[in-house]
Amino acid sequence: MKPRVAKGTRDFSAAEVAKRHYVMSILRETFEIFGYSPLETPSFENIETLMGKYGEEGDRLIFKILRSGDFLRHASNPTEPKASEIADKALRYDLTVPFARYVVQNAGQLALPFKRYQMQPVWRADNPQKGRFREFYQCDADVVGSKSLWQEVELVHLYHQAFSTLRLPVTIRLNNRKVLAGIAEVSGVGDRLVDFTVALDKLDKIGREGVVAELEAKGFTAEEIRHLEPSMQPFASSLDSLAFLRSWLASSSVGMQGVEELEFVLSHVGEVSTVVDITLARGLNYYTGCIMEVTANEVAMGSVGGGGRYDDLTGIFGLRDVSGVGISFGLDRIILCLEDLKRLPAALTAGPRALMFHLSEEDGAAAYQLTAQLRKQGLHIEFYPEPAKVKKQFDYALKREIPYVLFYGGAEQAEGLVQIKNITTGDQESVPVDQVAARIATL
RNA sequence: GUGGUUGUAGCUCAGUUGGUUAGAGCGCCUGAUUGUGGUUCAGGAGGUCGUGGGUUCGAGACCCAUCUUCCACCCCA
Repeated sequence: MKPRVAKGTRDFSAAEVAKRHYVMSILRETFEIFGYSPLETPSFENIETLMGKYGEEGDRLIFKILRSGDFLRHASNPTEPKASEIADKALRYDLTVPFARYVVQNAGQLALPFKRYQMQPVWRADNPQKGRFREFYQCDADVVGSKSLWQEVELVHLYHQAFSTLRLPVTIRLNNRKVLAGIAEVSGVGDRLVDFTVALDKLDKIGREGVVAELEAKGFTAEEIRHLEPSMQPFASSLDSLAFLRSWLASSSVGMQGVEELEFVLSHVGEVSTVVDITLARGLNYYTGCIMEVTANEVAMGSVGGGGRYDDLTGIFGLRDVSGVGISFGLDRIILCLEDLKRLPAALTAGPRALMFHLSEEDGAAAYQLTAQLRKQGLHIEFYPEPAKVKKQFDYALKREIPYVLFYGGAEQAEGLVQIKNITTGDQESVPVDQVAARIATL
């Protein structure tokens, strides 16, 4: 059989790991600057912790783990066993539900508001396609236990600061679930909010006709669609959108509340580049207030982040009235953007600085000894294991992009000198053995 | 889950209406060149043609199944 990674998964080479670490270290630093603490949860949970939390589609996409041993012993019909009978654990599907589980499980001990960030892989049994995998990292920051809209303001600033540090200019699009509910209410389709928002969310992708067609297909009447149509118009600015919503949604208390929340956030984010976009919907299963999505300004990549407020997340685990709000960074897409724009630092790889040549059997021991000494001085150096042809050792250094090669054979050993050669320029110099590490550090 | 698509050497790919022993470029190994490379030249290794069935005198090619790749839908990051 041919060795290959499982469907929808990836290996990360040294160069790719370096890029991921670079972005993640900036995210980690930013999270901690804003007062978020790290949390890690297990890669799998009890299956009932996850099932039913992501809607009917979600359950299908959860990776279920077979019971150990004779997994069929609990099946009522062994020839056609039910998933719930033969699987008792499941792989983490996102970071938010395990976080909610953690909060409820430790409700007594946590100081509220509780702010945590989490960067771990999640798994989905989805069909892979462009930019979509069955194993991928989520980088989330959430705060629970505070209804204050200052949290939303803070998260906008967190987004801004993280992307500024990454040198990736972005626009943060804002909306509020209550505004969407208000629109549905004043249009007389309050009972079909999800169908409406799922269609509206596609406006930028399939256009106005496309949205209307989808609404028709979902059973909306012509009159209902006519009522909803103002939501599909373009607005010149955030202020225009809000002014329009103010008059349109005047009869809906929930709608007006949404408008006021948006106004509050908008008035406190300062210079940060935000725009109100009432077609923005996002994950409808639990968001209840503000929702936000981040897009890169200079490259068409879809969203590089998103989040929102969920008033009842811990409710699914029996803890009522704990409001949460959180954001997520799309690690893979951020890296793709930075690659496109050539904004990744040039020297990310952490390979060795030097390669000690192994020139002959007799000289090997002394060369290795010097290598060990240089390592104690902190030099990242590799010792070529065989006394191979010099050409071969050069080729190896080139391929591994090791910048300096060291010659320490019989002649050098007699004089107590080391030849340091720059592999790209070809420059070569002799340096006393006790100065080698210091010399390479200055090169 | 639905529809389409892909799979031939380590990599990128040729391979005629089904017909001897399946090719190229790059890479790899050896030598020219016993401690100063990237070039050049000569030689060499490497393939159960994704897998399993089937059609046929004969299958890399045709049919079925399955896995995989990529794309779209659903949904989502």
